[in-house]
Amino acid sequence: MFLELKAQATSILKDAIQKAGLEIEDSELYFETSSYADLASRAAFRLASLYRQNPKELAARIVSAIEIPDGSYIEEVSASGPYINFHAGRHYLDRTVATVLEEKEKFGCGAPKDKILLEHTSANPNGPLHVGHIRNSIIGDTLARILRRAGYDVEVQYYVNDMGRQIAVVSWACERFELDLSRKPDSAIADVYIKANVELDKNPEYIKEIDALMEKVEAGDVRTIDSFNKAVSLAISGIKETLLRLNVVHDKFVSESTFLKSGAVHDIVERIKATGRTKTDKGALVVDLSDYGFKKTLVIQRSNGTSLYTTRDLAYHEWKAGQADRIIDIFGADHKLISGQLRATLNVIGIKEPEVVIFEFVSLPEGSMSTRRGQFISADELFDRVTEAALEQVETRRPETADEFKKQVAEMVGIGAVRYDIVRVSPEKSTVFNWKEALDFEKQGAPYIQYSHARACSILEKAKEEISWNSSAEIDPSLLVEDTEIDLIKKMASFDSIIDLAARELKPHVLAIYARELADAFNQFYRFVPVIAAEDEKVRAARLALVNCARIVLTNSLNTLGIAAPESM
RNA sequence: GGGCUCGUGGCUUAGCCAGGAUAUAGCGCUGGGCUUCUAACCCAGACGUCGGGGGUUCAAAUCCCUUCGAGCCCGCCA
Repeated sequence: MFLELKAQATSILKDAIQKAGLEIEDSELYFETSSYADLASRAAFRLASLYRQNPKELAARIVSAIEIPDGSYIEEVSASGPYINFHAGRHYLDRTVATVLEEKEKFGCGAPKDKILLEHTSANPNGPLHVGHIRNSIIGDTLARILRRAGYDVEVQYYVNDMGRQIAVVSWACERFELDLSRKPDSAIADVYIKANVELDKNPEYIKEIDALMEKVEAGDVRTIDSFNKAVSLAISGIKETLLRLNVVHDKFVSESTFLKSGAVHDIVERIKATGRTKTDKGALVVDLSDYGFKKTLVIQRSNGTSLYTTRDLAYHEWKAGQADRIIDIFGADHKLISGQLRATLNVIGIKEPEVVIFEFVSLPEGSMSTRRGQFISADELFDRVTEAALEQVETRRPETADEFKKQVAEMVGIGAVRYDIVRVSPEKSTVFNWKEALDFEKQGAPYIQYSHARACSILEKAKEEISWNSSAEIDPSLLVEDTEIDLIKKMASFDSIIDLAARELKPHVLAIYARELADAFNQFYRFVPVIAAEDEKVRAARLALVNCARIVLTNSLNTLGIAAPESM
């Protein structure tokens, strides 16, 4: 709705500027939102410097040339000093309510768009996901949901490292130490992986054994490959379990080794060689990317002839480029340099480059997390503790409810809180994990939004019982005239523009903030406007419809954030 | 040493790319509100050199330079 409002305002403003005998670039016709107006233009400032005239006078001149077409969402345009303010009218509010009721779960969806292949998480299968990894999963999964709602056809992939050095260490560790199969499989893998690394640090001569394993895999040795696969699938099964609990879904798990087996790795090395950019440096094959701003060369083949992660990743990206219009990768800050080099190399051989979303690190008070050193907080532990804390809350707040209900709510609230806490801050901020904050539900986070949703559901439920309310009954939205009602409608109306913005800029935190503001608007309405107890029957019907609208948009927001929307909590 | 990112009330954080009307919100703090649709809520208040310095501009949290602090990265790991 808001996107349409903005489009109408843009067209009205453009015509008026032209009619006033002025000219301005389309890129200057953007709006800001403020407490003064639904949309405010600063075009007069730009025109003032262009024409060397007073911006106030120009604003007045443009406003006097404004013509609002019939049926427009815009009701009034006024100049306030140099600002040109656009005010939405009743028609906009009424259409918003009607559209939400009509489109329901589709409200806020964009027109069908291109195919996007999005890769996220892709953590090495050498242990369980930790709180750093799930920042990747949550940003990636939320982005996938946002892009789908924006209209894109999104396929999500997890790239499985099943043949790197770390996996060789895992495989070696599995032969050397007993796996504790009573543990979750990824944790059992981490146990022996950590032990193996201690061993390798003590006795560096074992490194030769690791090298030998990697050479065997690269050469296609069946027994070694089989042992790698066993370890990898154990770890991946545990990782999948964690992701499932987090409500994160991948469409495909793609193994690195497929590109070696298929010959794609060999082919892409040949393609890069053909550019004349490669040379041999101490036996290794390197690419010169100095004209792309990379001072150091990129190694794409070890001196023993084996491939590296980078080489296999190049082949993976070549494959991805062939099956989608856009490729998006979610990477941690440690991948900044390598992803830049990857993009440059792909550019050199004429392959579509990925768009890379980088997020900064989550560290512990004692330093950065490391699976190798066993220094990490697993996602599983976080989920357990957070849902336990949520359960305590449900027990004190809803003691009368059944145990099964309490458990379900605790899971929805706990996992929702984790997802919201991570997605609400921009990816470029580095954070330090802290238990006290992670277990705190008092702030306006996911539970606040979920609670608003539950309240809306509760009103509708009660209305069904007491006055046999029916969601498809005809209503008159123009009876919604209270300030809090209008604020709520306007907030709901902007959902589509939030999805559009988040999708365009690949910024999921924009939606997280919106959802909180929407809940805020609903809670204020809830506090000040009686619904079931409304004095007039028609007003009551309109308000019930508004509550239903709020429920729908809250559900859509929560769904897009991958957070459960409980009907009662 | 070089590159990238961040620095906004006690804490966490939006805004910065496209400079403009009172700098966003939460936690915490002070005070108030449940016989009314779930108080995981609402209302009011205090708290800010937008890291420091310089510059550009009619106008800078936003652009440029510089400096300090934090994180990440810098070829045969991923």
